[in-house]
Amino acid sequence: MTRKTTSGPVTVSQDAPGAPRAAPASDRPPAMGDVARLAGVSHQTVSRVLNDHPNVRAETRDRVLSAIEQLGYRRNTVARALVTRRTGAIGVVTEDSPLYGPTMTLIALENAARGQGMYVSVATVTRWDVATVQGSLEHYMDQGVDGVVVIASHDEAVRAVQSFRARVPVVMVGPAELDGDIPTVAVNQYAGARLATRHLLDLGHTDVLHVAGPQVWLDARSRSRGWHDTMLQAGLRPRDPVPGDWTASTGFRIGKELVERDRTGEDRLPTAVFAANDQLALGLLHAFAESGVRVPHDVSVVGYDDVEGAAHFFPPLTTVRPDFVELGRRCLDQLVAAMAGEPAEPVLVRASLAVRASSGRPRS
Amino acid sequence: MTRKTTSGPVTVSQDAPGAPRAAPASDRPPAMGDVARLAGVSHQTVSRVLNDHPNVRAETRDRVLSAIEQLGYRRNTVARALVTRRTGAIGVVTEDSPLYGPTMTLIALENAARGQGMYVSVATVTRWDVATVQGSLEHYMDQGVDGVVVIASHDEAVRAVQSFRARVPVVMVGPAELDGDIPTVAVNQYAGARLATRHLLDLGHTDVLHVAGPQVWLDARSRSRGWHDTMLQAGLRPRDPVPGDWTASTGFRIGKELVERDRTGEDRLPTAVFAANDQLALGLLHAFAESGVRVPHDVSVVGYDDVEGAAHFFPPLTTVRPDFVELGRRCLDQLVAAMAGEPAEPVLVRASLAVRASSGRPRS
DNA sequence: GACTCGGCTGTTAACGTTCACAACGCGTCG
DNA sequence: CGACGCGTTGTGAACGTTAACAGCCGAGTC
Repeated sequence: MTRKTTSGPVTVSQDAPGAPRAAPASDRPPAMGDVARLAGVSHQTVSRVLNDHPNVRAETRDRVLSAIEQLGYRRNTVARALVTRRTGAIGVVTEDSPLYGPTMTLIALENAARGQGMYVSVATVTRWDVATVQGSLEHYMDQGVDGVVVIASHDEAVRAVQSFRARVPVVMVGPAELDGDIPTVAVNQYAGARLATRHLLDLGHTDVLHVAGPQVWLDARSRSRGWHDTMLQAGLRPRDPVPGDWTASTGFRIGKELVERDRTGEDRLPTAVFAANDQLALGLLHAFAESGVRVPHDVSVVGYDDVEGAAHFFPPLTTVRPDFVELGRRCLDQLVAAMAGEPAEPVLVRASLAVRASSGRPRS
Repeated sequence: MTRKTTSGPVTVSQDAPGAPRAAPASDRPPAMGDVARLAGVSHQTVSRVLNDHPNVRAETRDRVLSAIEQLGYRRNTVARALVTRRTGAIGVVTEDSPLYGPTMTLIALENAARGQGMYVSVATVTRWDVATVQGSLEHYMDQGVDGVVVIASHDEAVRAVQSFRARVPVVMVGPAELDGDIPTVAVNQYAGARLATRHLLDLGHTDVLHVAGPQVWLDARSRSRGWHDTMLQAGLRPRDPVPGDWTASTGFRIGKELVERDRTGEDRLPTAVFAANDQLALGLLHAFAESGVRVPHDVSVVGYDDVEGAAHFFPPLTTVRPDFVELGRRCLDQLVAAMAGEPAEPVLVRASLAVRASSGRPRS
């Protein structure tokens, strides 16, 4: 096996010219065999030391360790992965754009993964169509990851994952629960939305308008439902939600329209708006400020996500704060459980409300 | 070779009794050998087909391809990496927090990498001290990445990278240029800062205050220098910059202090402020709005980064927009060049100015 | 017709680990 | 005193790919 060069004087490690060295041939980084030779043991013993196998004599272990030290040996993860069939990598599929939630989730997930000795490979996706998502999944199958996390509650992404036969566990972050045996981790969007709406109702509002996110996102739908149910249960008949996307520009446009319709008498300005995310809320704030509509005096605004800086919007934004760190952590838990073959219970992470200056009692 | 079990009934895994199958034993995914057997060639020929080796007869190639198709064979990247000593992975070290620039850079980098058939592994870091950074680098050495990108212009991070002997190329994103042979890619922070300051001067301002970023960041220092040099070259004597960090809270506090000192007569409010990033600017806007200081009527504000939503701050923020996509792309170029052993020229990416409503002519 | 050459293919040996098993030394027990 | 068990170590064979080399065959070439 291994080094044929062992024929000849064994293991003489000296730098003097002409003498055979224990150091590896050429520039190749040292391998187990090199360590073994230097320590005067077999490569298997080195392996045992590295893997904390109990049955190694203390003295042997020390000799191996010092040989490792001396050679600057590092275990070759690739070779190890080849035989164990585990790479320790988990693949994350996320969106191309710097959305706050996904980014935070990715970071938290990475931290959690590192805590478990795993590492994270990331692939971004511009659109969530089935072909693209499955392309990413294929990529990860080739890459030999131990598991995949898809950060998306987009309908089509869900379909893509559901119809993909993966050889490793796939966890979805976003959907609260899924048919099939796909483990999920999600922020409790519904509860968060109820929290926000309840807050406005408690302040005395009765006309709480909802500016919705794109309805192809489960997240957006849950938030809409949370708002809707809360209104109904309070005995209120809500206006139809205004459809939006996740951007500030759209929030701005909608804000302008609301003001304009109020001016023309077409529709009265609501006393409060619950926006599906902070960007929409930011756009609304901008439109209102520009039109001389005072927040919260004339209209209260509540957002969702508590993005960086939301505390310094003008006025500081009342918003729902999901616990992304917890989300990332639980996400890894789900993945690890799934890898161990345990059946998965959907996990919901709670969101809290950050009350700031953008919400207040209605005027009249 | 391989299967020693060939002695005795060969590999019998059969669906219909008696008929030997080309399918692999047990549940192991099919390997080259399985494809080879099905196509009636050697595994080496399969390898040749997969690697587009020229000397394969068309008919043979087709037979192999259809065998691959039939078995759903995928090449095992790990085994391949073991023998080629290249994993196709590049490691990215970035910060724990959802800073806009690094996030954008990461995304752009990932896209560029995928375009080259490489993929990106990410490790985050809470602090940039030498031990932590080198820990991440060690991690990537173990992981066998083909190269590493460190997204940080933090002084200590730079030192950490400089004093680390890596076996693969390491590119730093942030520093404009570095001693030693470490390739760099950076936004031209200095030019961007000059652009912003020049813009304010052109509007007629003479008292442009600079709210600086943390000076342990090269980025922050370059921006400060750009502002400072531009002021001097215009024959103006700038006030001392106000030290800040990257957060909106600090911007807010500073804004409040400025207003307060104006009120007490201790120091007049400047007619314009150049903030080292958009978060600081956001905090300033908040403080000014809250204090009744009108932007840009009483004071102009310019930021840096053009974060998501900057166009809908109130008022919309004039800011310097770095080309992060270009940054990510060039970053990969640097890495690829370094992997090919080519000497690296530092790369500077240009930044442009997004002029919006937060900057205007000075009042008097 | 022998010889060479180039296209095509197969054989064997790496790559650096872990796993399964065998072997050895030594104390204990029947 | 031999059998047994246990702690410790070594040996050989995987894992699935690419690299190096050798062999075969038909077409030119002299």
